[in-house]
Amino acid sequence: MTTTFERIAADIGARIASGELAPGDRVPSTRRIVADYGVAMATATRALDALQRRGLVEARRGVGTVVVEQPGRSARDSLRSGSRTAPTVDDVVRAAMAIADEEGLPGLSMRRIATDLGLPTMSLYRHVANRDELLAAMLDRVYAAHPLPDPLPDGWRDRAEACARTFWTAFQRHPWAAHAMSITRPQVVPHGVAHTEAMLAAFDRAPASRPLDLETRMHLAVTLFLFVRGVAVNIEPALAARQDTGLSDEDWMNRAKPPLQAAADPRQYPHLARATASELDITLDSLFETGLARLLDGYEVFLTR
Amino acid sequence: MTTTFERIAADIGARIASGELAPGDRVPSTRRIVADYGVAMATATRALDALQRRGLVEARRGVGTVVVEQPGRSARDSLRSGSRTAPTVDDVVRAAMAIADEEGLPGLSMRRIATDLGLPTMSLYRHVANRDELLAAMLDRVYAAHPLPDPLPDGWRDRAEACARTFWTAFQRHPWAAHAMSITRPQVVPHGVAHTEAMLAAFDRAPASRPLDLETRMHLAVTLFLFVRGVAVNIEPALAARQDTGLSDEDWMNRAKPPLQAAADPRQYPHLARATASELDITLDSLFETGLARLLDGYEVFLTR
DNA sequence: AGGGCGCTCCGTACGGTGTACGCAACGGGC
DNA sequence: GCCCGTTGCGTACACCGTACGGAGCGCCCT
Repeated sequence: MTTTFERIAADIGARIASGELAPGDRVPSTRRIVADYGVAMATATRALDALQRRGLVEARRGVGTVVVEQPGRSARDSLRSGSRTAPTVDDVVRAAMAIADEEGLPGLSMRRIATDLGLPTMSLYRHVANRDELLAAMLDRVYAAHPLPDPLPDGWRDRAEACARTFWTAFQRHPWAAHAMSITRPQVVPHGVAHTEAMLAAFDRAPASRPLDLETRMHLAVTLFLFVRGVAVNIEPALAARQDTGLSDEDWMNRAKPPLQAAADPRQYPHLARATASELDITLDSLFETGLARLLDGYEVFLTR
Repeated sequence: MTTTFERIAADIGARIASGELAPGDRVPSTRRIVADYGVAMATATRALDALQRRGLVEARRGVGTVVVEQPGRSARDSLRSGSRTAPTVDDVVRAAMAIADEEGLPGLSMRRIATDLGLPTMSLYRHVANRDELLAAMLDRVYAAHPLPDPLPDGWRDRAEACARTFWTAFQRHPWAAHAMSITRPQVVPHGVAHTEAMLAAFDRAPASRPLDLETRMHLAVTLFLFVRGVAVNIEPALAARQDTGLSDEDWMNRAKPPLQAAADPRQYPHLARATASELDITLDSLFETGLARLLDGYEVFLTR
């Protein structure tokens, strides 16, 4: 989808590229654009803004917007994000986290955040570009609130375990975080960098008979992370379901059991039948614990073999 | 939230419970309810329907709805679901799967399915109760399309691995399935029962020095499943992002790299810096392979210890 | 001093979602 | 021929993210 302001920006950008507008020339002013394209001030502003971000033009207050000398180098960017970041981004992010912690990601909407803060909905967009950026900022706070233990333990195994446990407690406190993270498209989350580094570094200390190449170490680190997250993504749905059915897990189990037992014909499915029949103490936490222990055992076999 | 028809059903249900309406009595007809409560036919029908499902009343064509002799036993239920299931549920589910396979769960909407089938949106609700039930039906088809290998291998390890691989190929073909599954609130999915059973059964054959209790075996089975799913949930986002940015993974990596490298100060984060600097061959598939091998190694240590 | 400029602020509105409910027509039993 | 339960679809609601509109502010140059 190309939006109106993107079209206008592309238009003017082409005129700069063609040489019709030379360095030092003033590009059409916001009001000029308003008249020419039949759009609103804000839209025109946004178009010029886009050109600025690309470093093609430079805004001069009270004067106009001019084509820059050599494209690509612009001090504006940091300035802008600086002034944007200053006042209340933190309030917004904090409010969003409070909602997400309580009601999960499905309950988190821009309108809801705004209501909680007593602000108009659209005013949030002065502080965050969009929902995804907000989520990234929330993740950043999670990382910041759950730093790694400072002197990390010494051996590779203790180190890896410490990293995994840090993630786990973070996910327990903020179940939505597991969902919000993406491996395949890593967001750049400042406070998360240290965690990634520590995970990677853990396997440097491995007592391998042969040296481990970077690729192998990456595999071990990422796999461990994926496991932790894989267990953690189940926390949020459990909470959500508990909340909007008003049933505790136990109540729910009791209600869900009859059809499950009905499906589990003891003749055809003996193990399942026995499993549903007995009261088992299986929680996400106990699953995390067994999985972590087994996985690291497996790493040990691999590393010392 | 209690809907209108639920309120009416509760109302009449109370009158039956109180004895005001005795077995054999006719409860208010649909049109009576329409008049009394000021609602539409369909709403009244739905209220009576709810009472039927609970087995409190029985509908007699051309006569009316009467209170049943002994509550709880009603042949209606199977009849109804039978007639509902007959015509085109399968078409709906198949169409939904085609969309989900192609565009992921976010692209799957009731309107979209209806459009593809050339049907009015609301007509879908004759075949499935709601979106969640549709998802369960889709999952069922996935299980059905990916049965376990028929003579399962003999040893516990080969068996567990076979199960894990079956899940993995299913997830690769239908990435959305990983998201749609829930452990904490297991849906009853007919064709999935066999998979669950096989997973549990695998650890029966373990050559444990001491006998394994059911709880431990459950932990091993569920943890393995959680790992596979934990890796698989990443497939869909990767596909979705590739689709709506139009970038291949490689293109995207190239675009994402500069800011990542900028964040990875080699002095502070040497491993991360080296990782981002080199071309690594890490795919979800390779992560699955290492993880599976390591985890089962870990199981082996645990089981033979 | 005044006019033009970039810019900030927030409100309105669009295109999407799932699905509750309304309305009209159908066919069977009395 | 009446009243019954039933079917089939359309309309409308409450929600979502956010693009765009329009008014007003304060800076800068002439």
